[in-house]
Amino acid sequence: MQRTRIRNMLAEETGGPILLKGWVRTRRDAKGFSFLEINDGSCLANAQAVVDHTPELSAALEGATTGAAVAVEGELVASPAAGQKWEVRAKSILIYGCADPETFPLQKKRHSDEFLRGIAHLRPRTNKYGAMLRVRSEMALAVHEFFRARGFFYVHAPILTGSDCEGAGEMFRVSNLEAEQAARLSPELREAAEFFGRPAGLTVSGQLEAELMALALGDVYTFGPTFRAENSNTPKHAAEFWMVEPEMAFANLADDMDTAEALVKHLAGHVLTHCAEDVALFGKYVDPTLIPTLEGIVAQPFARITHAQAIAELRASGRAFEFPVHETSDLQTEHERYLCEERYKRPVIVYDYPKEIKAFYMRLNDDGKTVAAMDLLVPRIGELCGGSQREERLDVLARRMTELDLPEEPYAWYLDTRRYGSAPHAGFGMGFERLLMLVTGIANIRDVIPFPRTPGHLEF
RNA sequence: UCCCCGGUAGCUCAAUCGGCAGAGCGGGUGGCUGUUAACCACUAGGUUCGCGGUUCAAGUCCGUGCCGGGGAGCCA
Repeated sequence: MQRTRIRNMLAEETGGPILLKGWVRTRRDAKGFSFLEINDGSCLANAQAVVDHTPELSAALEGATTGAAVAVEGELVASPAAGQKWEVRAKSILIYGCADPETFPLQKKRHSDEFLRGIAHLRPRTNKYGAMLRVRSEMALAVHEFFRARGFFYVHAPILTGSDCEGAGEMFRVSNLEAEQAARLSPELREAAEFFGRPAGLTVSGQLEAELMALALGDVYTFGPTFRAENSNTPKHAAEFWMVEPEMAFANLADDMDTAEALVKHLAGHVLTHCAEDVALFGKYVDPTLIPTLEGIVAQPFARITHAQAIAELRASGRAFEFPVHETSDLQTEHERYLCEERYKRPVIVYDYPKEIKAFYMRLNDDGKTVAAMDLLVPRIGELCGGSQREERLDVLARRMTELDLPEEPYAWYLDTRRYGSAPHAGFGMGFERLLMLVTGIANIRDVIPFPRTPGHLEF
């Protein structure tokens, strides 16, 4: 007999013979029979099995403790009690794998996120992390759905790279040499001995490569792992994370902002309609403001203000910020939160930043002082997307690189795109885990990725 | 990397001014005719993070190390 997934069982119209396979969440014993709650990961809900204390079933029940993997074969019948539509009257139970109740760390109670991080190999079996993983999968598909519907092509940027994208972050070095062996070599010999014949690293961004492909395919996006060796110890930074990076030819900053806003709206709407049960769990136990926040994101246009306007707003607020507001400085976390959570109470896109605080490839505005950059800020998290119109004018780009003391040689291929058939284009990066924090209400990035990598942590 | 806070039973936490180490949950045993984080009774369970110091006496005070969390910076 084929097993039925609990998600499908719940949608059954009629009862009948059924086989469930999953993990025991809890067992409640009464005189003469027991209730066994089973979860198979297909959805948040458990299936309730009613198990009479016959000699054979009693023997099997001994091993059916919290955490055990089991198969339950029986009859799907309407449940006489409130709480569930269906239940399974068990005829036979098979224990695939026991879970010693003395040592199995997951209990029938809520655990702290901190404790669960220490058992990241088992936490997917909890309601909260199971829900997070289902939402994560659904959101990844929704990203593809969004871009596909708009004619974007999904491109794969390399993960191993020989170029440091202008220091979007510190790179992890990649080498096949033994550390002691490498240390004995002179720099020249070492370079020659390296697998690639040159220093290599893990990508900090697929942007430069995405630009090249946008200038051929029109509209493209990358969606892959990204690595930053920054010693950041915060709830919104990880050393390994996933990033979505669209890049659009013949697009300006306004198009860029439109796309970012549409993407975030699409994803917020998608999670509400396609992950309703899991979102309800997050709304109930993780963040009571979650569902209204997501509904607001879908319904209201985002605020759009220039960096200069943002500075003016902050000054007009009369707030005593810990960090003073300055025309040529970036917004501090407290400034972002004020704008998003208090002044506008919705996502805010800040654009036209002073060129001093932004990267070399961002397009210089006609004022000669600002660049066509934008950050999409969301409540609680801060920067969700960061992007810009790219500098497509070879002479301006070269001048900016000189100003910033960047050597042209390593970027020759990048500059070539401005030499041959250059075109206006724009793009942005969206941190996928930050998006998940937004749509689940989960407050720490370490809890929206299965196995978080942060400074000092490479477990599992 | 800087600042702040914390580390006590398997988990979440309490322990007054330095004075006998505690609760709830979880586990075990027994009970209960339909439970829903079941319920009731009983029970086991401790290097109070490590090291050093002060004291008649340290979970509590001091020093130091390790680990964790929050805030900041860097950013997505």
